[in-house]
Amino acid sequence: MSTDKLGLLKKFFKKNRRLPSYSEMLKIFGFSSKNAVFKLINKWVEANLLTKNDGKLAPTSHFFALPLLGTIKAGYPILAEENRNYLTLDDYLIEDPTSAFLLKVSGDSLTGVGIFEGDIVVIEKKKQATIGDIVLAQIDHEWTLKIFRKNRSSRISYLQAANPKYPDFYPKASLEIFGVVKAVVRKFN
Amino acid sequence: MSTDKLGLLKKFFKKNRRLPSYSEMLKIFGFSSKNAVFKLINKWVEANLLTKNDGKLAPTSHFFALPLLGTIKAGYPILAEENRNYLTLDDYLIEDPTSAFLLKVSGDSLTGVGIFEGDIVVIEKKKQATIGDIVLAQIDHEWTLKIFRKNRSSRISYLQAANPKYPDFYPKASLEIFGVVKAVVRKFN
DNA sequence: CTTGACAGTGAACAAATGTTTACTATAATG
DNA sequence: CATTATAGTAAACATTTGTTCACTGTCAAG
Repeated sequence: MSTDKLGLLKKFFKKNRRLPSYSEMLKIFGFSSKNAVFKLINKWVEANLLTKNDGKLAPTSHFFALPLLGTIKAGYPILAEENRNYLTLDDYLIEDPTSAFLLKVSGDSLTGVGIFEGDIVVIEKKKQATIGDIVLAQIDHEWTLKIFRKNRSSRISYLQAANPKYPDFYPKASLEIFGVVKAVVRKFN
Repeated sequence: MSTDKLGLLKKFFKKNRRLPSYSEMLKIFGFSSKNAVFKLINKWVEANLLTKNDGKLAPTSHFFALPLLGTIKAGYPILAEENRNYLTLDDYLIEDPTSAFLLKVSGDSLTGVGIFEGDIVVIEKKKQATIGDIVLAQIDHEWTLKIFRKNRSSRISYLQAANPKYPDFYPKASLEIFGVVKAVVRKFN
C-alpha cells in the first residue's frame, strides 16, 4: 500500500471540499520541497486525476467518481477495465441542482413503479408535467406523490397510484403540480 | 430572480470542480472591483454557503446539498423550512468510496425488492455477506446479482431471486461473494 | 564501473492571490 | 429634508501562489 499520497489528497478534499495548495501539500505529504509536490501533481495530471485550467488545479471527474461496470448478462463476466465509465451519483441523478430537492417517501401507493416507503426521490420543481410522470402535487389541497394522467376522452387530469389497491384520484376542486420525480434512491440497511 | 450570482458560482463549480478566484469572479459576476466580490463572498460565508479555512475559500456542504423535505403523510403539507436537512446523494449512499463501485442492472430477477433493469446499484467490495443481503456473486463461475441465503437445516449457502418465476440457485461447485449491494438508484426518462 | 532515470532538496521569482482603505452613487427610512 | 445603510469603483499591498533551475543521492540496467 505504501504511504498512499493520493489517498491523503482525497481525504483532504473530502474533508475540506477543495484541493490543498502546494504549500499545504508539503505538510500533508511530508515533503520539504515544493518541487517534489510539483512533480507529483504533474504525474496525477498526466493520469487524468487532476487538471489545470488557467493554472488552477482542480480534480477531474475520475478523482471522485466511482467506476461504473457494465451489466451482467447472465453468466458473462463484468466488462473489462478498458471500457469503464466513471460516475458521480449527484451528477448522474441531478440535472439542475437549483430547482431540485429531495423528499422522503411514505406510503405504498407507488410500489408498482418500484418506489417504496423510506425511499428518497429527487424532485425537480416545475408546474407542468408530461402524462405518465410521477408528480408531487396538491390535489384538493392535499399533498401527494402519484402518477400524472389524463382521461382519454374527457381530457381531465387526474392522479393514479401505482398500486392496484388504490383507486384513481380525480380532483374535486383543484389539482396543482409542484414538481416531477426525476430519480429514486434507496439505501439498504 | 435578479441575475442570480450564486447560481453562476454553482455553475462554475459544477463545470470546473473548484471555486473561481476573485479575479475570475470579476468576470463571472460582471463586477469591475474585486472589493465587490469580496463583500459578496463574505455574505455567502455568513450564510454558511462557503467557508474560509487558512484564508482559502471552500464550499460548505450546504453549497451542493439539496434540501431533504420530510415525508408526506397523506394530506399534511411538507415540513416547514426550519427543520430541513441537507443531503448530498454521494455522501448519503456511498460510505466508503475506495471500496465501492457501481453496476448497471440487467434482468428481472430482483424486481421483488424493487430493483429493475437499468437501475444502478452501489456495491461495496467484500467477501462476506449477511443472510438477506443482495450480493454480487459468482455461482459456478457465473456472475449474478441475487439475495444471499442459507438453508436452515443444511446450512448450505445459496442464492435466491426476488422474483417468483426463478428457482433458488444452489451452487453445484462454487459460490463466491464479491460484494454487497448497499443502495439502488433509478433515473426516470 | 558507468550511465541514466528517479525522487527529492533548496532557493529564487514573476504573477496572482485575498484583503484593506478611501471614495461615490443610489435607494430607503424617518 | 437629512441620514444611514447598501452596492459598487479604484487603487495599493503584503503574502502566497505555481513554476523553474541547479543540484544531490539512490537504485537498476547494461
